[in-house]
Amino acid sequence: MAGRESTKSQVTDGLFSPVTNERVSQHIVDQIKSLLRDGKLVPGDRLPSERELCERFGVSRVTVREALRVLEAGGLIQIRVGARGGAFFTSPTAARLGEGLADLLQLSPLTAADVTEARMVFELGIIPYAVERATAEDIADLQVLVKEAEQALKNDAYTMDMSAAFHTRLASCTHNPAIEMLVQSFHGPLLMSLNEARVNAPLMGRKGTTEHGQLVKAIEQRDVEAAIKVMKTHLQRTASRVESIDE
Amino acid sequence: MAGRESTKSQVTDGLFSPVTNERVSQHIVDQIKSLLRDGKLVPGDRLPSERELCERFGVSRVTVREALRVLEAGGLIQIRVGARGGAFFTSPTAARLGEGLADLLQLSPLTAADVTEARMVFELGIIPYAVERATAEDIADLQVLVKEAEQALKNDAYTMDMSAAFHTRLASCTHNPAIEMLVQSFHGPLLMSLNEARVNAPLMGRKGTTEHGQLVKAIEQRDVEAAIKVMKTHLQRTASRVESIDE
DNA sequence: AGTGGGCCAATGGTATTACCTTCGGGGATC
DNA sequence: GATCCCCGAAGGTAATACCATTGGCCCACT
Repeated sequence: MAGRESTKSQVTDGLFSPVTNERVSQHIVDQIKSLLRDGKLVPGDRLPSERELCERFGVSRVTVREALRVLEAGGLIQIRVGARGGAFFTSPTAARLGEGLADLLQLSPLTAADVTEARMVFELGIIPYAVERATAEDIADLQVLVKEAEQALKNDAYTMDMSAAFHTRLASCTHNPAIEMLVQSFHGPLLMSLNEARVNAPLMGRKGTTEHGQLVKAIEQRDVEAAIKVMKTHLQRTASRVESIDE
Repeated sequence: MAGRESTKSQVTDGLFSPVTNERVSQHIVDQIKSLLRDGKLVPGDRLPSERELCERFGVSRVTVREALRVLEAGGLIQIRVGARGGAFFTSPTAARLGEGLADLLQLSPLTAADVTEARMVFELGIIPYAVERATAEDIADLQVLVKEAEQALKNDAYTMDMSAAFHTRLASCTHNPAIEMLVQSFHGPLLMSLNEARVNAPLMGRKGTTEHGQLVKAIEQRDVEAAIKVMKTHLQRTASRVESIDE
């Protein structure tokens, strides 16, 4: 749209604003978004019905529906059908975020090596916090996860999910929701689809699980150095494996 | 259309799977998404017109449009109107990602302190990579940014944007697009709206800019230790400031 | 009187149709 | 030959109708 007025750069140049070309549905999206931002509505609240929104905004139902689709795709609302249905504000989840992240990352010019490196930075960086803040419950949970992984290994039922679950739980030991969300976003869909599809490691499980166990032990003893060391070798093996199939 | 003939689903009760409740538009979204994932279509390609898609999918135009809205909201396509208009695949940008991230983070129960801590983990973690890989051009660019910031300080025109630009450029010194995208996502919208709105630091600029300069120098000399130290104090000041207004 | 089944209204989902706006290109006009 | 206008393609919006889902209410039957 910026290009349009350059063709007719006449006397009016600079006098008029480019007369908003924005879509009507986008206006609605913006309005509702700002409602959320300003806390006028809290998670769980219900928006008026589509038909009522039509009247309020003075637009057709199609337009309202398009706005709702955008909001829904952004994970800001959840739509339920039926008698007590409607659009409900939903507190955003890391899973939502991860989904969008996965789509974008899959299509962007990122190599598996790039992603692994970024992951390494982050997961190594959080170790000190995790070690410092892990509660007894956190540690117990981690131990359970390791145990389960060992069981699964014996039964040949080990999956990447189990590794992801461990790393995610580890992140939650920082007791920082922002960190949790990021790690979850990384691990959930992204590495799942990006790695699993291409590598599907055969002998990843055993060594990885062993290292997970060592890591838990280090955390239990509040030994930052050891924890970092274990995590580093753990991630580095993933990195080198990824690198070998780099495109 | 799928729903209409379900009026006669009587005797078959229980024999069939729970008949997918999925929205028709969602099916279309999935189909197009998988086209992208499989590389059947590359960025820049144009989808058939809405009316043509209606025929192909055997649905109404409204449905197609809803699907396109979702894809557009996800940053996967861009829609242009007019004669040679239509839906074009677009390679996703970090800005897009950041936008979605910002929306979600703003509404999630994250405190500014949480976010700052996460940022600290990441931005500290990338220092070694940045120091190791920064090219002469990278360093020159950083120096320019510092110079500009100093100028702006004199003219009282210093904004948070300039700080963000520096940190983003610094991240690009890692020459890892994944890291770039993440830092950008953090800095762009999130901290902008989350911090700027609430703190709007008055004297942030001077010390910050000085530290930026020191950081560039450390990178120039490939001194990881020094760089980390500078960055740590730099971020820590932000952190303590944020903490004081913590909710 | 209590309980269960059927009807109804509210609400989202989809289809159809019509019209407007935007924009590019080609043909008519000067 | 240059300019201008009109047409067609494509998205944007509106209006309407109908289907599907769901929860509650009411009535009938026990």
